[in-house]
Amino acid sequence: MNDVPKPYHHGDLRRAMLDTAMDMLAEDNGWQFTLRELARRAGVSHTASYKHFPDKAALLAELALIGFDKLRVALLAARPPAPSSLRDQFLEMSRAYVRFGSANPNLYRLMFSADARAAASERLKEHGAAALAVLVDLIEEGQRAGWLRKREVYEQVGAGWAQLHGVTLLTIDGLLGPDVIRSEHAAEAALQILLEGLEAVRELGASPARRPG
Amino acid sequence: MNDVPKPYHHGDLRRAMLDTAMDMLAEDNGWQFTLRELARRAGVSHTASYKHFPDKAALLAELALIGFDKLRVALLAARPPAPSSLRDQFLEMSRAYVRFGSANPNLYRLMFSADARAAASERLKEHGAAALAVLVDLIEEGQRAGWLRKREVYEQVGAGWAQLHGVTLLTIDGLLGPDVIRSEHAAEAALQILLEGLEAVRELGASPARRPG
DNA sequence: CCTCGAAGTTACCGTTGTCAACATATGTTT
DNA sequence: AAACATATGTTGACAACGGTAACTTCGAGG
Repeated sequence: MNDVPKPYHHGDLRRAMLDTAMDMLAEDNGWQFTLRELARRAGVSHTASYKHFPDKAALLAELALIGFDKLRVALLAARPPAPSSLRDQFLEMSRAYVRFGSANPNLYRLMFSADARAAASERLKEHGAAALAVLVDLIEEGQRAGWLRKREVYEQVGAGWAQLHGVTLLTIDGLLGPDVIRSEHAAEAALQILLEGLEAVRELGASPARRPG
Repeated sequence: MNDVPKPYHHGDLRRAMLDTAMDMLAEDNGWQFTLRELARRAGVSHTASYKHFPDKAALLAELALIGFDKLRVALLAARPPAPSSLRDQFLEMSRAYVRFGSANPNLYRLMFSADARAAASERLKEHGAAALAVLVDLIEEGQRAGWLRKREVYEQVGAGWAQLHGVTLLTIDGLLGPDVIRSEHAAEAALQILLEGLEAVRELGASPARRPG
């Protein structure tokens, strides 16, 4: 009946477990933490979680949903204030996207994992689409303003998302660093090159942009 | 002396286990198959694998290495015969990359997983770089021929790799289909848009293309 | 006050990855 | 040819895991 069930014994154990699990995601490798360790940290017995989640996959899926919500918030917060060009807004949002993934590598991987999808495919797509909507809006606005090439919007969204996703994951894996890709600013350059494929008119001067982080 | 040790009891059990494991990667979800099931299929006892791999992670890492080798072969095989433009070669290679990931989703994910990296980080980077070299060559040649913009080569390589990686993973996850990205040819469009960011001169197409300057 | 179901616990099950001890085959040395 | 050392494979065990079933506790509504 209640969408937000009141605490009985513990005091919203469900939330506590999600929070603790999110912490453990930040520590361990992958999402291979155990439900028993999670229960240990929450101070309950090792089967308490089954009163709130059918199984471990469901718990993981819930974390992934929260992850997409956090990503959406991070993207929205990254849009700079009014008097900035759409281009700057796009770049800031892109950097926020990559930063989110880099700061929460295990969470970001989990969000796109087969494990999470198996347990909540439909809801995951919804929350994912909600986060993506920020990018969609920006691209639609960019086309209207004549900044971006006229083209099927969702083709550009797909291209942009793929680039952000790729840059984020390669960065997480340390593959865009000077170790493999012999460039110091490979991530930033990739965003620039993406933009050059999206924009209606190219800027003069093909020199690589020098920007921190 | 021998890189390929002769069979004693079984007959190159190491190879047999790798092959069987590769098959199981194609079936199960992720790489959560069990060593015991693997041994069962290979017809040996459940601890036989420990004579050939220190632990499961090492076995997985070996699979990932093989995966990068296979990817390299697939990319090389995709370059069309002589009288084709560099652009076509690039597109064919890109499609082959995405096709490889789509055809072997679990293997592709494993190749970039934290699990595999934890067990063989250095060798993974080497084999990965070997596969990537196909892309590097093509881009260097493209710049020399004036087809691609003059720019730090590895910045373009990074941008290209990120796009291929992103498109591949989103395709695997079914997120580039008309379900989320409302376009039928999102993957192909993403490759086109990438090219438009890399090329020196834009082709005339469905949109008002303008030459720089 | 008393019942009822939600929240949490205890006991248990089958399975897993891994280790130690043992058995067997191979090819090298004497 | 006999003996040995070593690589290969097996048996048996262990703790830890995810999950189920039966039990206990506790707060809320009549």
